[in-house]
Amino acid sequence: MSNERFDPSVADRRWQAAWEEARCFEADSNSAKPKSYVLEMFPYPSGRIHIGHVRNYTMGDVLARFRKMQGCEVLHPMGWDAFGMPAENAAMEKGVHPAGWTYQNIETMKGQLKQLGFALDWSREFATCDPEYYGHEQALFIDLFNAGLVYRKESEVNWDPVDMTVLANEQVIDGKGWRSGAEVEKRKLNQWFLKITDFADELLEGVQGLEHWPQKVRLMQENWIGKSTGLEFAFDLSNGETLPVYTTRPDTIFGASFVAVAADHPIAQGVAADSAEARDFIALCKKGGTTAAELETAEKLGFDTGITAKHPFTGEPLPLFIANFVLMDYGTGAIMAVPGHDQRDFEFASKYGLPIPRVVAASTEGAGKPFEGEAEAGDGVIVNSDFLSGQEVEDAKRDVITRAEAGGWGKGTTVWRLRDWGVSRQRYWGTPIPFIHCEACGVVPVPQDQLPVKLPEDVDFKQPGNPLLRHPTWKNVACPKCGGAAERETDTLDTFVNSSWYFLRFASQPSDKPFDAAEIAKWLPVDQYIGGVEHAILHLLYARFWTRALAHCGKLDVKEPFASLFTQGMVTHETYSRKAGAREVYYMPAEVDRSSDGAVLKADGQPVEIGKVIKMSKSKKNVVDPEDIIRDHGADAVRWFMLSDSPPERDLPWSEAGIEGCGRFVQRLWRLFGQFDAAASGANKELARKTHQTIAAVAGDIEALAFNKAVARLYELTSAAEKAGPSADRNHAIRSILLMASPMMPHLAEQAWAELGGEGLVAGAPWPEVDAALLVEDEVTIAVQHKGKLRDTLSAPKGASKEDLEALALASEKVQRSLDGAEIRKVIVVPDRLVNIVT
RNA sequence: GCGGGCGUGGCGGAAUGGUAGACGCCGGGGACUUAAAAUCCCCUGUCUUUUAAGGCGUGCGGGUUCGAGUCCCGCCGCCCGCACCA
Repeated sequence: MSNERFDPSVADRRWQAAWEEARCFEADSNSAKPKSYVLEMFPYPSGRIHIGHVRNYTMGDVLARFRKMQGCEVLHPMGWDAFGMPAENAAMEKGVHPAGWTYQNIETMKGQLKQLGFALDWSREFATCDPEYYGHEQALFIDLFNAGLVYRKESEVNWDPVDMTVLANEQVIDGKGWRSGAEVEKRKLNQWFLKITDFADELLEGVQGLEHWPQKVRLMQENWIGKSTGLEFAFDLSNGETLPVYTTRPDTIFGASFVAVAADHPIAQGVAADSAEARDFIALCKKGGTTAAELETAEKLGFDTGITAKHPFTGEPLPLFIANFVLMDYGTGAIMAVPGHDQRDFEFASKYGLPIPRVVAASTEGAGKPFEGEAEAGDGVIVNSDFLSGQEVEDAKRDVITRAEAGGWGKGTTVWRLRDWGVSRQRYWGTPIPFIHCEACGVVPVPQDQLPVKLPEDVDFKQPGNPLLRHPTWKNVACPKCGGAAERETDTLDTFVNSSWYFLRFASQPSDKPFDAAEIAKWLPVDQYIGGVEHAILHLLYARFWTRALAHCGKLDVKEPFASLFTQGMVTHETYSRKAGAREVYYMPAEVDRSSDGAVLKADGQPVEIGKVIKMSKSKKNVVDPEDIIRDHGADAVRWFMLSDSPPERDLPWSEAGIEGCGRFVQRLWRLFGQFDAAASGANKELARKTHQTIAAVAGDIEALAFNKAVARLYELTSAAEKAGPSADRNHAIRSILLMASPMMPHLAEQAWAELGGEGLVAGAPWPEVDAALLVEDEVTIAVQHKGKLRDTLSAPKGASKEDLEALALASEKVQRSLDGAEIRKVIVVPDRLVNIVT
């Protein structure tokens, strides 16, 4: 083996080419080996890879390579979430076509990913903007339509009158369009919806089975679905109308002291029709801010309508308010207010001097206990409530529901926070919704043989609005049913639809249909899904829904697509800035010289302020470009850094010193591999034991995605091997380190493997075997404690008896000194671990 | 407000209730070298102290235990998510 330094700039490219040549990462769906599907969330082709991608994909890559070494047939694919707004924005700003811009970005980013040496099956690559992919998506959408899971409904949207487009909620900032700055209007448009609410119960219950998902994500999904059960019933109003309300606390019905409706409730609108005061109040409600801070401090406000509602049991008239804290889009938009046992109602009643009756108490004796400044929402026993008094809360709920149902004035209901999924987007760069509007036949799906409905290419982005809508010919088609003149749907699908089934297409990609059920059964579910926590709700919920919906249509036999989910932390870096008047000017780490006592700008040698360590972002310029660091340190050092130190679920602070350390370790390993001595013989039992212990531990760490621990163990074994003299056991240690490091530093490993005369590629080599007999020590270190403190450590044969250990401990001079003749009351002996002497 | 997570050296972090600080980074000292780079060795929680030895130490206060970073109770602080969801 040569004495030269390992040169990544040569080796990286050489082995990347070798892997490609050998096609060793292409998955065989017909393999008899156990399967492993490792998937990282596919990227949006924004232009360049960022460091977050590097971390995400490195983790998946290590797992994929490790599984392959363990004998699995691994599916580890990559593709592009390629539809979306940035392409259209680029089209508007730079006059480039979204397709050209997108495919150009894909080419760049694919090249960058290849530079990192990821073990990806590029033969399965696709972009969601490929007509083939979105054509299959259109077919699936029609399947869902035929299954009754797609419908159209008039619904309110955020409309930007300047850009003539619909905005997502997060694109509306302070009531203005994020791009145009124009005041956003509420408009009613016909929109396409997917009936995700049909699956609300299934999706909620399914969460219980997702044992290998982070608890946090499971909770977020549960909260998002938001199931609640209660009673829906109607009040008779003094004006002759009836008012349906929903409550989760029917047990507290005798504690109701008023009724309230949302500002945009029909009742409120009716009142406003002949009351200027009511109109003013409603306007005031609508003006209220919606930010977290505003809501938290917002005062409860109400407007007494003068109408009263008749209590269903007592017949008492309850005043009806319009209240700013009642939401129109939850439940019925109206509530029965029980101030004693709901904090919001309590605040409202206190402000307007309404009665606050107690109907729940800790015990029946507490019926007269006053409230202490806040509502009591907890459990207890019902009081002051006629026939309910004395019952437990849960029993009383059932009792009231039963009576309401028997009396025909109400019924037990389940209410969900989850809404149907609006998938219409009035944009160009998305999957065209495959429907045709015919005056005679209504809404007609595009026939299978006419799919895909392709996007027209000759579009102009100079004018605002949806280019599909103003395209001169694209939308004009013959109705598939009657043949008459008809128009295409010009809305495109939400890009979340694209990412709701891409993992299926990766697993199976016949040309004549979206996927093959048998092939899906071979690969799904994804064994390990890795991505950012920012997709904890929407993407993951939609993907779960699509999988279930397709199963419902008989298209496949999987219910949960992702068996195990891992959400990795962000890559962070400190910021560098200077004040320029009122503004803060930021500098990139590459522009700054950082030493232990400060940082100066390279350009002028003057100091810059060092800010907090935060997520890398373009706006703060605290970014490093993956291509730069690969060029400077090599792919393996970059990969190693991504895995070292920080636990993968936590944030990883990028540091120049850290990456340099990784580069040094690459060279250190290279030198160690060079010391492999085929002629060496003889044993080194201690090193052999450490080697086998390390193999077992590192395998466990990678399984658990605890890469930082695996890295630490490899450092340790490396040090031990460096210190040892030549022996057969040392050769085995070196070879094992090479194999264990190969998923993490594949280029270095291949180069060394080749030089050491290894068979084939190390990428195809098996994980080293563990000799279980060598895992156990025959000599163990025993800690001796006295008064709870460590006094001495001594070595003893493994499995020594308690008596022997006790005798050994008492024989220690240090222990005797600590005991100082005190009377020994008790000796605790934990075999192979410690002796604790109590005096 | 509700829910979840986390507090360990200068820093990132290890530690089935059993030797706290593995491993890495930074820093200090030394070797090699004409010099540098590269590499190697040693030190590196804190206090008393020449050494030796010992005291104190895992956000704070209690508790359980022979023994607590780890378990329990009560605080404090930080981070994330959700939010007037009836």
